[in-house]
Amino acid sequence: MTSPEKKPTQRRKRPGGRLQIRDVARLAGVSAITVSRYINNPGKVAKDTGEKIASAIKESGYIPNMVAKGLSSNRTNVVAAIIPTITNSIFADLVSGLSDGLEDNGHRLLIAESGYSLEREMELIQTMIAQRPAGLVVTGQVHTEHGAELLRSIDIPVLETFETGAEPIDMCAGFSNFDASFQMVKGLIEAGYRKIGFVSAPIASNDRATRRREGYFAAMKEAGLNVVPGWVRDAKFAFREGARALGELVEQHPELEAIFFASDVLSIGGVMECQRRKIRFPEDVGICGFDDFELTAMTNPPLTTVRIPRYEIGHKAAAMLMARLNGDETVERSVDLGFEIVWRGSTRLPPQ
Amino acid sequence: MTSPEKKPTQRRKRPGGRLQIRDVARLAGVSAITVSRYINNPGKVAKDTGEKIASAIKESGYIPNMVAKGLSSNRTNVVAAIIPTITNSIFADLVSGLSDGLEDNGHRLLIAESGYSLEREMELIQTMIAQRPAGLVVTGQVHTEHGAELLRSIDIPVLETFETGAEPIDMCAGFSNFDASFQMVKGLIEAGYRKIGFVSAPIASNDRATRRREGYFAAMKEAGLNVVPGWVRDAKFAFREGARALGELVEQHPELEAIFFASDVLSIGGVMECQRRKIRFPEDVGICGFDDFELTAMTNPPLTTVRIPRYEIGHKAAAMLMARLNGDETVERSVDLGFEIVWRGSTRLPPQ
DNA sequence: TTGTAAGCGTTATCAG
DNA sequence: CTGATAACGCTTACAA
Repeated sequence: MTSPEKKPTQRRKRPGGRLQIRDVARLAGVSAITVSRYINNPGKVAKDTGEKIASAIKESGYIPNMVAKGLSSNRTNVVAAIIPTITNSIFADLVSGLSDGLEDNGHRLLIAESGYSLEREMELIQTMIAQRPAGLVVTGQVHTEHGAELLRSIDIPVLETFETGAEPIDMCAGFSNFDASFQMVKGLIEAGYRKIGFVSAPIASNDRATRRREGYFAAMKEAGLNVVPGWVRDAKFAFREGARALGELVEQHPELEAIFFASDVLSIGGVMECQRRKIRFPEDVGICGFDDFELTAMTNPPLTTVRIPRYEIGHKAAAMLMARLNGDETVERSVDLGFEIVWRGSTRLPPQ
Repeated sequence: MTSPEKKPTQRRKRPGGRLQIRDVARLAGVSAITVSRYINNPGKVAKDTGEKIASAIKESGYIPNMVAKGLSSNRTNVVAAIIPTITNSIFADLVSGLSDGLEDNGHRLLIAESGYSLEREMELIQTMIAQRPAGLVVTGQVHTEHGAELLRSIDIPVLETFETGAEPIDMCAGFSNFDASFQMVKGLIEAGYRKIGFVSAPIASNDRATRRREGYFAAMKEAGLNVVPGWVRDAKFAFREGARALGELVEQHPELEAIFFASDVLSIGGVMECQRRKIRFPEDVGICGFDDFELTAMTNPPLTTVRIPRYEIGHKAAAMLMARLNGDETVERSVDLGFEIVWRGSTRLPPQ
């Protein structure tokens, strides 16, 4: 009966497949493209047509397919972020700021953790590129050679966070870790401290930690103060490690008058260890940190620290990305959100 | 000269467009589909063909387009997670476990924060569905009616985390917040405490907090102990709020013998306030928490708390999702990862 | 083992 | 303001 001459490939069956734009179009009595226009820019559609489409969408419960949209328009609504670890609350704050800023612009956030490894970061850059994100956020300004190459070669906005010292690959938002650390140490010196210890995260694969350490050395040098090698150490990112570092420093270097922990995870661990050992601060040794965690204001006495705008960095990063995606080519390339030295009772105060 | 009869739509120009699979195919001297096969399942391609393709990929630096793949295969490699806030470290740990488990299976993680609002969660479920994720992870087992409807209607695995009390919509991984709280309070009672205060996060839109509060009431009731309304309060998720709650409780209810903070953010805030007020624990009042943050083991004395497997929940959730996506229909629907009461020096200990 | 053709659900392009 | 058509880059279905 039928002509079996051409047997075209069968239409793929997608059982339980979702509603498509064409279903909405049929319901509204218009073409698919008109529905698409309405969704993306209601103003481009006549008012009553728009109303018909709106009610068709509502009745049917249509949820657009952003995968198809992404392929067709060559532009997804996803921004990818690569951070060292989400369990360090400074990055959780960053992600929160990013997320808020992106959501407000209809974008989603894809995250991945590099574990403080630049090699891993490079691999993640590749897997993220495969997702064709609208923008890419990374941490710090140092990457593997190939990672940097990839970042330079992609045609989407790239934003480096948490450090502003170097020329950005594309854009950056953060602050000067060098200056922050330098100012903290300079303040300690002005407060009368001379023998100052320094504890930070391991500097390998971590330009922020590296810059903070450099800031410490520079401030000591500027003041003509000698640094004994044993005064400077690193500790992995954990409260316990801060405690251990404090214990070692006070035992091996009882001459130290103050200890600067370049992370509040470490400083709070140090404070806990002081309490355990009945070491008084600032009387026996001055203690200060970096980050300004909520807890640093609640220790007894509260901790002197460097306040850094983590949430704001994320939020600003989102804004910069969104501006660029909206075609604004005047976006600043390097944004310094600054920092603030917060003097509290865990150290002596500088004059004035 | 040329016949201008049919002018087909011009091929869309994508300046700076990335390499495509067909470019690799040309380089390797095979067809696109063969390259596709090699990428997705190298075993399905002859060995020497595979080698040619591998070197073509390497030379060209080809990075696949997962958007096109997603559309074509009707299956993305993205898992979406909706959590209350990433700044609460229990969710950061969850996300970390999830992320690790997903990365190991070539999947990426899309996250969004609901801010502890079920309404917002429902909106996010919609926007997440628009991304056509391979799986969806949500927090808790209570959702808005429409949210639950959406979760039931989608054809992807859905996983509810952090609570196992109810029948899951699809799957769940967590523990019993009721039991954990009940056991903690029961232990306190066995340790001799009778007048026990309770501080938790606001229970609105938070079934985990609700269940913990119910566990407290149930344990008190079972022991025949009366609960004075003023003994029970809530505090927003912040160290400062835990401190405030402790201050109010000891002032307004000096009869309290112990205070159970159903979150270690609150318990640590409480400990800080004790130190400030020179309130000794466990001598003046017993203090215990919930979560087992790293810091709870470092206070002086260390805090009694409930250890919950946050990272493991995320990791198990990823494993369950991946198993289902691999076609394993035997995956358990409800996985209880348990909890552990950790007795430390901040409370008297139960006998034995 | 490899290839051809069609199609995934949307939008760019061009025409009316 | 609206529509027809092809195209996005890949994979499924089928054939060889």
